[in-house]
Amino acid sequence: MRPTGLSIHPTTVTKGEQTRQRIVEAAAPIFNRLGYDGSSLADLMAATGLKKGGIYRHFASKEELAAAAFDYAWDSVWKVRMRDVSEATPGIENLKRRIANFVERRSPVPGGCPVLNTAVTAAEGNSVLRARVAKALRTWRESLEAEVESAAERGEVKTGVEPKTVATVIIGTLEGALMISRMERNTDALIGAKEHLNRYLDTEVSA
Amino acid sequence: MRPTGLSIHPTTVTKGEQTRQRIVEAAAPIFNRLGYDGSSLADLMAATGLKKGGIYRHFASKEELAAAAFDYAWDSVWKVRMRDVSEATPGIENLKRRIANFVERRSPVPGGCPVLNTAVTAAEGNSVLRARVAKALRTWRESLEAEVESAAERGEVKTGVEPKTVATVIIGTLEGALMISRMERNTDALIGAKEHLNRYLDTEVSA
Amino acid sequence: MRPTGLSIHPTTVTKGEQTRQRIVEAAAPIFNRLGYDGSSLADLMAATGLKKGGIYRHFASKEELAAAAFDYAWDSVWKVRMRDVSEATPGIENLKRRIANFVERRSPVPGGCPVLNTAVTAAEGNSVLRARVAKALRTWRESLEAEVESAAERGEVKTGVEPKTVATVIIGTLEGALMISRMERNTDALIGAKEHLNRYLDTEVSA
Amino acid sequence: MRPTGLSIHPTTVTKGEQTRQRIVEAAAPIFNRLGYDGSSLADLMAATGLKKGGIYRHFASKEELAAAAFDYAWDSVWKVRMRDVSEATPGIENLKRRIANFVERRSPVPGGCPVLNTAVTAAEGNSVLRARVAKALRTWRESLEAEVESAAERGEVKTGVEPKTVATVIIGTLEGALMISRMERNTDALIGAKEHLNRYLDTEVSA
DNA sequence: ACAGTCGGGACACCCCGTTTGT
DNA sequence: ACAAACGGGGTGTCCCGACTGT
Repeated sequence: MRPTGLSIHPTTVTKGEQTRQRIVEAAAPIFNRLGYDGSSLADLMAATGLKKGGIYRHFASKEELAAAAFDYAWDSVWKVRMRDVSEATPGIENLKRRIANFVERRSPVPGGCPVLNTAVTAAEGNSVLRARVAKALRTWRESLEAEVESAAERGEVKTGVEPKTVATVIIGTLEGALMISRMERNTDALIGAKEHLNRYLDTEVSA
Repeated sequence: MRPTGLSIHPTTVTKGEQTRQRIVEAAAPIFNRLGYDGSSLADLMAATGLKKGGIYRHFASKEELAAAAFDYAWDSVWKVRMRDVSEATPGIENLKRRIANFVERRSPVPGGCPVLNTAVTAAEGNSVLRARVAKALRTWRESLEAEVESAAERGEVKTGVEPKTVATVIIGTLEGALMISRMERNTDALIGAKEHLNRYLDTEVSA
Repeated sequence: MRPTGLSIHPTTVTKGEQTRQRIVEAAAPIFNRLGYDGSSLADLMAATGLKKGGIYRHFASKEELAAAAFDYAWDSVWKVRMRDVSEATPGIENLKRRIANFVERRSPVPGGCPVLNTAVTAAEGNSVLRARVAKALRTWRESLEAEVESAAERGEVKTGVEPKTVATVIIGTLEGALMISRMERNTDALIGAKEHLNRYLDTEVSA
Repeated sequence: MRPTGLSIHPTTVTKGEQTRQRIVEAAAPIFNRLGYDGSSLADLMAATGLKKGGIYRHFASKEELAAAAFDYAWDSVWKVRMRDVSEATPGIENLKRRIANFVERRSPVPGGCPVLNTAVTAAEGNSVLRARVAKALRTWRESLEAEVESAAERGEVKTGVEPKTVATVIIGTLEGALMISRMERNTDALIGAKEHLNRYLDTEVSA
């Protein structure tokens, strides 16, 4: 993961690192839309405006660039999905806010959810990318689990409800609906998923 | 669509058609595991035991073969998921049987659910495959809708429940859980999804 | 060369030979237009309506078919160029009639003069075709030489005029003009060549 | 058109341009001898010493390379045929010098005259090459026409003689004779053509 | 005898991801 | 940061022989 601007010496951000960042930002939509195999260096060259040499100066291989691009893409969607969430009332309402964000906000990286895309296209044969996706998925789930637990601590949650299950149901339902929506080219499935999860939280999770 | 054996002259199944079928069966796991872009003709040659000339005699292009392979893969998983279903009591129990089949039976085509895989890897840039997936998804959903409607006719279903929404929730939840299970390399998410959907059917759908 | 209908037993022309002839007639324009390398068996299949097996039954190789096709093409243009010639007055007038035929009659085999085409496209690397062309060219030249000699015997020709030179000048001028006409997509060069050769015969050859 | 070495900064001829030139020079004889269809990339690789990647860096396609190779080949034969021509006395003598050069000097590019070769092998189906040949032919003819006109201005030419016709007769006769010479593997036809054209110029063109 | 199906092995052109020199 | 070259792989097509059926 690249520095996120928290450095004490912001002037130490070299020109090279800026270029690297530019490459990553340009590459992310390519990989996200076309997949790892479907993205050629020519595509990347066109997107970045650099030649191969310019790209290979910053990344040792296509795979390394794809990994950085995934990290960037994931970071981007994460920020969008978490925006306004902390301001919501904690607990169940907070979870509903996250769900609404997922459903109502388009991916800032063209091509849809990078977790779904990369999980499928790089499930086999690309252990580097696979590990990144698995990590992102774990991060996401643990964040949801933590929210469930904090709700539980405030007595908002039925006894016997397992945070991990709730988190998994939410993620799975949202990602599955996303796949359907993309195939059907409308948002019916996503909206149905949101309403379903909200009722689920109200009737099965809430105390 | 290939002959389905209903011919009066079964001996008319030529050697060529047998070979074509062999190619399709061998190609399906390749495409399902590696994706369209990730599958090379060399992979296909190795899997089929034929040389390019032998393959291209039966398919005009890689894309045409991929389409036939998807049809075959979808047909295979469909059969597995529908096995024993008609024997289940109709209505809600029937839906539960389908869910259990999805969760408990491994895909007969290595690489997981071809709908999920193909929907993601061929979402962009391959309209032929895209159309096949969309059709398969529609078939699946309509089959579930019909079951919900038949349950409704027998009074098993709450008023106000929309069959299409139920169908979409089931498919989305299962496919999303499948993606998570694959990433986490365990079946927790799938089992969680099954239990979740069963409760959903009991509390939200059943009258 | 195939039988030309002079057989005593015309009924012995088998179906196979008819098919062979059909193939040759269909193949000749292909080879003449596209050249040997440029003509694929697929082109030949399309032109003949036969499959490869059907073609290879009659010809051991593409090269053998090309040779037969050239013979047929040459025979065709020869007939056209010699039509009405024997009826012309012998000698110089006869030569002029041949020249006019060359210039004014389109090749019965699409693609232009097979001698020029094959001489150039098969000059290297195809000794079989090369030999056929050389023979055709020799036949042509000797026929012209004979006409010059017969004119000389009647005292129509200047002393010191070599028949071979006259023949070569005629052929070369016509073929060269044909090449130019094809490039310029008009008949200027051919017509210029005819007038030039006529004057040449009048002033340089005629006694 | 490549730089001709007249630059003030000769060091600006990059390595890439040198390589490109090397490729063109090596490719020209291949295309000229074997024709466009008959020349494979393997042939070109062997001739240039480069691998496919090295060739395709400089040319987007085989056709583009063939076009450059034709231009180079034409340029080469043009230089040879025009050498010593400007030093000859202008007018009719100048034309005779050109004819002699054509007949007596072997093509600097193995395979014979690229105009004849390319005109025939690329007459159909390769509009790029076709256009180059047509242009070369036009250049050649116009150069001859200009010489005839300049002779006419000095009163060396009969009235009524059309420069275009003279040019076309010369080119056609030479190219046709070249074809015959190649088939007969001797220079008789070419020498006959030269003598014929010289007499033609003396008796039909000269005043 | 003849036509067609089938498969092979090689090769077509082109583009890939990568390394190197500058 | 690029220009240059590489070696190999991409898909697709070639011509042909052997087999199958009429």
